[in-house]
Amino acid sequence: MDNDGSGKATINDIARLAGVSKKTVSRVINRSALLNEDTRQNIEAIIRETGYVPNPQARALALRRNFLIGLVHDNPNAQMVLGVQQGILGVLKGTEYELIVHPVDRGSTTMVADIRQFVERQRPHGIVLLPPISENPELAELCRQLGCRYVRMGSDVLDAPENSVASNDRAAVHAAVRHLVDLGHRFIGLIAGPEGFRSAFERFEGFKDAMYDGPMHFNAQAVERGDYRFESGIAAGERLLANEPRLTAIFASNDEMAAGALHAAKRRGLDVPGDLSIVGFDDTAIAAHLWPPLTTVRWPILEMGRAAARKLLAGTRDAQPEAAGDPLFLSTLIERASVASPRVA
Amino acid sequence: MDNDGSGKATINDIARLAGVSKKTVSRVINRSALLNEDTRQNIEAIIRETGYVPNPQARALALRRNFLIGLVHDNPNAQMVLGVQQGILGVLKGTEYELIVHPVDRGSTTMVADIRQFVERQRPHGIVLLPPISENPELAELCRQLGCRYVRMGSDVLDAPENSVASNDRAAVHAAVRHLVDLGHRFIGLIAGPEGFRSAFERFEGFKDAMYDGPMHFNAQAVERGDYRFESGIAAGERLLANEPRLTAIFASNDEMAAGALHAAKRRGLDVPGDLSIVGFDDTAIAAHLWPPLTTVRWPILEMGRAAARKLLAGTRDAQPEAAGDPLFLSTLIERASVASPRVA
DNA sequence: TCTTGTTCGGTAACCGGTGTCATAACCCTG
DNA sequence: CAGGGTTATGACACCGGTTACCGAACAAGA
Repeated sequence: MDNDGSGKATINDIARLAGVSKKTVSRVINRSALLNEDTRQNIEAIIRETGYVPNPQARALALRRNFLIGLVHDNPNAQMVLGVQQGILGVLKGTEYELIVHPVDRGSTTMVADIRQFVERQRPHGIVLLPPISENPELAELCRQLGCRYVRMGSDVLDAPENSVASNDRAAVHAAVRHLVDLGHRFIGLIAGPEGFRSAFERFEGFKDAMYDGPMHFNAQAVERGDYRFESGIAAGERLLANEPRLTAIFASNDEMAAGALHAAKRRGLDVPGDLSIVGFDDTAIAAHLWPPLTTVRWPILEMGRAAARKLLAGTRDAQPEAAGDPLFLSTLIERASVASPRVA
Repeated sequence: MDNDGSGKATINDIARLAGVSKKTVSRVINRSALLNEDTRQNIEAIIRETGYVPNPQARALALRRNFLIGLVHDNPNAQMVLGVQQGILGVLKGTEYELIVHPVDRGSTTMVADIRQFVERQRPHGIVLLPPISENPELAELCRQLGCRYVRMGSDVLDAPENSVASNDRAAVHAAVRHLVDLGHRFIGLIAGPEGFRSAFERFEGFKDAMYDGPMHFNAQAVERGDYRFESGIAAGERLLANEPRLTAIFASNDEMAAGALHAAKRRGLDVPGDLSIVGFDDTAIAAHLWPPLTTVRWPILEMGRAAARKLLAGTRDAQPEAAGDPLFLSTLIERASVASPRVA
């Protein structure tokens, strides 16, 4: 008597009701091919009637593998984490998988050990690694060792296609800055992201690419570094505007710093976009809410989250099409009101 | 031979190494009282040496209870979800618990069934319910039935203290609007939240409380309803400004709508705060990034998340102090630059 | 010395699934 | 109809813990 009335039905209950062994029920659950069609239908009917659902804990124990997708990150960009999360959850909805969120301390010395313990203990089906830790090759090696699927997200393809989801930051920044040049801007400042971040590097390179295209040259004087935070954007914006009065446009490596630059401009009494055009990157919630609404590069975070989840589910019974698709997702320029042609001098 | 070298140590390995039965090791893990101090120390030493960690899947199966905290919500407010999540994760860090995020479809007819299935299958240690579904008494009943701990978050205390974490929205709005009145504002508009939301109701009541305090009266003409989204804030702001030119201040029931009102004001060429003061609610990321930075009511989301996690962990070996504390968390007015005294007429 | 009680630790079954291997029933072939 | 190859199903151990229950060792009381 496994079912005491209050508890849920177990595989034993189903087996008894169907007059078969639990192994046969197990075969039905796992869609085994070697099964008589009548038996299958009979058992499926009973499963439907009783509303039986296999116990994930028992399965996890027997299979040494859990039906969880881990989201592992040390990313301080809340918007990004949330976007990825929403993308993953959208794919997981309706499957037997659940999402488990495991943040680790940025730059902690125990970071690798922490993630190792997480994977060893939870034995998730797979994990999604967000930048910047996704750039750490040690973690990919760790996953391979532990036999855990993984997907590394980044501003560039970091691994084999089935383990990668990436955006083309460099090309996107290139296009965004060219857009400024095409409008007539010749003195364009850059607020770069912090060193050590791949995304900051890629965006910096994209900026340089655009400058080297001409007609003007790359001017290291018009570059200030921030740490991706709002306050650093204000400071960098102020330095930029103080050092180079001829500046008619600023590209900031993320929206928060762009918002900071906007504040710096307003404090100096500049009109945006009349006196100064500003372009951000990420298209987070703040971009659309600023005044003027911020022209920015939209990073398809949601789609990337979805793609990551699909890649992890590839080969399972919950697999979805296009799972093996291209790891590269294109960022696009979202034109709002913070950019205009420079005033004729 | 349980340990094949690549795999992790199991309770059997520890038992063999210590020369005791696995039950004795289990007693050490579970801090059983009836244990010889020497035995305990010996086993603990071996556990430390081998780095043994009990397998959560096996424990979950035997205990019929998982070491997971579920975050269940149908909340479209990303900032809020993320804040709560961060609070919970902060408390969970270093414990054996992990966070599992389970969103459900807003207003879906299968919502209760979905949550029931989630709880029955995962058997989480406890779940945190976010508004607006937290306001549904059916879910609390469901949790009690299934023997799952729960905490309901809300704009008001919704349940017994150990199952509640709440903010005092009504009083906070009252104070914020009084602040406007004290500065001399007499014509204050309200952008209310959508009907059916407890938070919208509480904030509306707080607004009315402040108006009835005098010296002016509550004017239903100066109330527009939004749906908590940016665009609805623009629309409501425009209606308000068109209908009542004497308006010198607007209180919006959340920051997104306040940002919308700010846009509406700028479109009409109004100076904020010179011509119009604006106050928001939530203190999300956008509030500080707007120009001018938005005066708003800070809802202590992070602290509330922490409190919820602590309440769920109360009574476990990972329990933390103040777990049983007061369910009420005070919201406070954050004064920034979007509010000033009205110009003398 | 013989109970009696307490403390400590072991044995076996169990949680609810899965893998391996055996076996019965069936079909076809010669 | 014996022999051999499939196909469908079952028996049983196992995953790594926990609980129920039982027994040994030892101290104290009769």
